[in-house]
Amino acid sequence: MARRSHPSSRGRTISDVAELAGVSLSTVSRVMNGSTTVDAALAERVREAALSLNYTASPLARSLVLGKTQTVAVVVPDLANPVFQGMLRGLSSAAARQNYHVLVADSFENLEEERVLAVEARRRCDGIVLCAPRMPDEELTALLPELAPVVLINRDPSPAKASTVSADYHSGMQQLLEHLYGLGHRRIAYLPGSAAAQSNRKRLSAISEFADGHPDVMVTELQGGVGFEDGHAAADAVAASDDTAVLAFNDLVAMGLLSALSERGVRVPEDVSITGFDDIPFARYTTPPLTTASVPIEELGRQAWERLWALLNGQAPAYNLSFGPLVITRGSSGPAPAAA
Amino acid sequence: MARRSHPSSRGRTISDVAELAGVSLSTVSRVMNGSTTVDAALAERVREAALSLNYTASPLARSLVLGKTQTVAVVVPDLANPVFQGMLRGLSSAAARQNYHVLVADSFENLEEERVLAVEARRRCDGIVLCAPRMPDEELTALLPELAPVVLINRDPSPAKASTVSADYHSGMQQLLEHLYGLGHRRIAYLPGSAAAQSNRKRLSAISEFADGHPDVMVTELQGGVGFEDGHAAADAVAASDDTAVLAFNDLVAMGLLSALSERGVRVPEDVSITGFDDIPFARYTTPPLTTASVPIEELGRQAWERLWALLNGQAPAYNLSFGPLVITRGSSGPAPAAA
DNA sequence: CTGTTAGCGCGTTCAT
DNA sequence: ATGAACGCGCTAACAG
Repeated sequence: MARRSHPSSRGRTISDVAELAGVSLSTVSRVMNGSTTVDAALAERVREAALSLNYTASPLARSLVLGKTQTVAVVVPDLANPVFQGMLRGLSSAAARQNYHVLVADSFENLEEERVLAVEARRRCDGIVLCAPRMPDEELTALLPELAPVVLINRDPSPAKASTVSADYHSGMQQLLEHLYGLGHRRIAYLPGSAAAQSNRKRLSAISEFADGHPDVMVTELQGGVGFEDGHAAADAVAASDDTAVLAFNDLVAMGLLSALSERGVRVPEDVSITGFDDIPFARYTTPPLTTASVPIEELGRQAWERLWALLNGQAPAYNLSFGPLVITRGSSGPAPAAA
Repeated sequence: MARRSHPSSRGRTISDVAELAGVSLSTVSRVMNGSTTVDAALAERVREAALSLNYTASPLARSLVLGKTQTVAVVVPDLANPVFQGMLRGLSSAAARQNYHVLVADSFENLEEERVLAVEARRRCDGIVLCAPRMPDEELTALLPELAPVVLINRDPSPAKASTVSADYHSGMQQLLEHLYGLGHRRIAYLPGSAAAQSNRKRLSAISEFADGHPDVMVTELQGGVGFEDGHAAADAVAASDDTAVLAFNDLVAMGLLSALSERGVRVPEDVSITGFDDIPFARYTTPPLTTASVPIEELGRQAWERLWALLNGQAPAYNLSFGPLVITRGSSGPAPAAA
């Protein structure tokens, strides 16, 4: 009798309900979608039937006919990075509030795959949030029409006129430099991130700008990276230099450096000051707590969702958004030590 | 002429391709799906047409007719927790390798919503990985048939016969206790997690078991929690007690405690030893580095995927898996100080 | 080997 | 207010 042996209620279709309630498919559809033009008694019968069959309309079929999936894609370069985790979290929470689902794709920094990954993810969704800091401008621009509606994170809106949400890395770095300068630091090391990343270029431009305006300070670029290990590995170079402060590309690098320095008995901030970037949740719990340029990571995700949502509803694109980081002064930065 | 004003190639259907290539829909379908029973010349024409139209079959339509979405859902209680992040990462990477997509849902520890969240997510996918440490056994058991195929993470397989992958928190805690005991600690504090979580109950049972076997040690339960702040807040109680070691529920709590203790000038491990749990990536970069019970977090995700994949392919459920944590001894634990 | 037909499960015109 | 018929885009029987 039963079409399936499963005890579960899955596989029930709209016509099962229609049959049980003794009405037509359309009536069931109307009731399920809250159409008011249905006789109250009939509607009740349908609801009961649906309930007893534990019926819910197939999202798949609805998606196909309605032309919308109630799902958005998020592509990030590295899910292991707290910044993207926070972004995803903010986005996912905001989307969920409006009954949207989130398809997540980690490109694992794989530049070649990133493009097809994004396109594939996008095809199963209504829109996409793309976080691809290292994708070349031209490639991105070419990709954009295929992805629309799309919101970019941490990319200049310049090349293509796309909706973007970003953090102002230039401003953040500038403030960090001023902070260190104010503490008397004149010899500063910078641990750069990936050369291809826009956010690194922004930091660099802030540095050279600052250096131009302050002939008395000297900023040296050391070997950097984006993770703990990179910061850890930079410790020797830092210790060997006569820099009194180091700007790490991000909090992860700063934490790795902090840890390695502590192992070597180098005191922070007495011997050397260290600053991070992003203000990930861990930053305030390091020893000493990390001075950093705070970026509203989750808010970035939320705003990306807001913009995507507007796009999905055919609204005019909102103004692009850029958050100016806030320097949070904690224990890892202090007055420059007197010259040796 | 064009049906849409969009310059994009989206909206192209299989019949557009068929028309352009001068063949029927089925032929296009066959070519796109790599059926070998198609004339080489025709196939080439179809491929060209598809390429020139930038055509790709709609995943939605395929899903509907094939009865599979190539997508799996992952439900976690808190995306901000590095443990679930790692799990998601391992899972997502493994799934991606087999061309599966991942729909992620964060329940934000909301017990009421968790159930509907899981069901809704599941309906858009082929299967689901459920990470719901606090959901009551009965509720979970009732939910299971509706979710199948499903893989559970960190749940006892006992109540329902479901596929599970987990870490052995009992064993981990036991090893941690032995580690501390070997170091001479006899008064130990435990900072518990959520009382409802199975992983907390496992730790507790390991503790009472150990206490039973070692009348000379005394384990006291203090106010705990699951995040930084909770560990941070526990510092006063820890400092006020005469315990020489503290077992934090997880690494996050341990880090919060470490940080607060350091602020108070309490030395770790000279004055008090601290252990975490999970071995999140940050654990080795704290000051001092954290002794912890290491759980192969990403591997947990990978294995969950393997099991789900087997289920999806109708294979017999694999043996359930439990990883025995490994104690990683780092700087935060040391010999018990001589009694005051 | 190819084309025609019938669904997948649903929403939505059309008539009634 | 309700039902019949069509179509969303595609795959898989079935014919030829």
